[in-house]
Amino acid sequence: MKDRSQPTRERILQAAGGLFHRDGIRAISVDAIAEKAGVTKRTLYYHFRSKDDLVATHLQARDEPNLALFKRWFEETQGDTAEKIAGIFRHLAQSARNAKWKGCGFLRTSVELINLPGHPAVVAARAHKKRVEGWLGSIFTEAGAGNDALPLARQIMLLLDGAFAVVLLHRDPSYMETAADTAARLIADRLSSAAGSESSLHERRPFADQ
Amino acid sequence: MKDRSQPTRERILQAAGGLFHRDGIRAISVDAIAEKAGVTKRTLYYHFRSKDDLVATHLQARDEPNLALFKRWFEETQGDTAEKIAGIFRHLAQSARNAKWKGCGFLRTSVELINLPGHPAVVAARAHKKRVEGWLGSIFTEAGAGNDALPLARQIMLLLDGAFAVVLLHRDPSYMETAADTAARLIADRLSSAAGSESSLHERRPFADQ
DNA sequence: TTGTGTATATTCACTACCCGGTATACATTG
DNA sequence: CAATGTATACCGGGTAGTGAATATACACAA
Repeated sequence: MKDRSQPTRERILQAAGGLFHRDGIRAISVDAIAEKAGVTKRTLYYHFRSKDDLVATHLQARDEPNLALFKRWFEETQGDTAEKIAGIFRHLAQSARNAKWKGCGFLRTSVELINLPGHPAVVAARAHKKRVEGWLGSIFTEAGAGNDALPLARQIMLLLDGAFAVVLLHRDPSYMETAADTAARLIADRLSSAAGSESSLHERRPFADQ
Repeated sequence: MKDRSQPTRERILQAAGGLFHRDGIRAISVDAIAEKAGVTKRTLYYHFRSKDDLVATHLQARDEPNLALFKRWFEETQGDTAEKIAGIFRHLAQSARNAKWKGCGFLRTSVELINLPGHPAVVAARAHKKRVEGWLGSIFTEAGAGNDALPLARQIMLLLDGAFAVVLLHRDPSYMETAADTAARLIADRLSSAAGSESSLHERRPFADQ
């Protein structure tokens, strides 16, 4: 089980990430993490001050790659801004079809640690979500949404986190497609009206629910 | 601390509800619940088979009153269907301004128990959310949304649960207002286009984001 | 080259505590 | 009596975290 190709600290972090994602933070003991990492608990405590420290470090490490993934999905999708954002949701829908998919780790962590409001992991989760929202805002600004860019980013965040929650609850990825369509429509309406009222205003977009 | 005006079982349930809501299920011990209820642990176990049973019973008991509250808020709000639904979100925004507000217990429970997918409390949470969605669907059907009623209900659920998640994460109730406006707009668009294209089609609704 | 010092990295064995749940006995009430 | 409800005291097991010793690696001096 032990894999010496990675430095110990990274192995621990990776083991923790997998277990936290699968079962949740409070359901996983540091003994379980140490065992999965092929390491004694004592060496885990050499690399991390506490379980809380491990949780926080884990979440901080996920910030960058998570945002990068969204950016990649955005760029890889063909079409206008609305379709490119919808592409993110559709990639998420694809992920959610995997039985091992367990929603958004940032959201879940902030729920699990709700009685510790200042916990560094919660702070990291908030920061991550704000970064995503900020990135969306810059996308819409570049697309010419003007003063609507920031409110629009907030709406997309509501749909994104709503879809994370609902899909996780019902284990039904089709809600992610509903979110994709809704997001695309909200964006298209804003961008077309910003560009001038002669454009493709309100050709009704059909629903693609299940 | 002991309040004999309520039967023991109800007192336990109420104590559990308060503590679960405040700190989360996994963070609360049955000792803490028993103490808050002014009862020994053994008495608690006389009335409930296990902690899991207590959690499930608690969530089942919240289903009815929660839906009733939404219905009341809907009926008490003046205006068309879109505004009445937005009224629910605005009441929620008001609740969220209280520091003790801790989001949606159904969502939170399903996150905390993610590693126990068949847990009766999770089943109850799913059922509750489906009941709310079904109620929304019937509202939109009555309002003449036709085939759009069910997809529209799904969209509102995305916004609702999204707002629960985002407001809880950032502790910023203004997202609930954004959700209110977004929901109203989605509903108004559907209902007006269903009623015929001559009506109040697309008077732009201003955003109320701070 | 050999010896010594020092910082890093790791292990085994352990503590102190808290958790869900229970055995048993006693009290109250119809 | 019989049913219901409550109390004291306890259990086995899991939890986060630690003490003390050891292994490894590299720096530098004799």
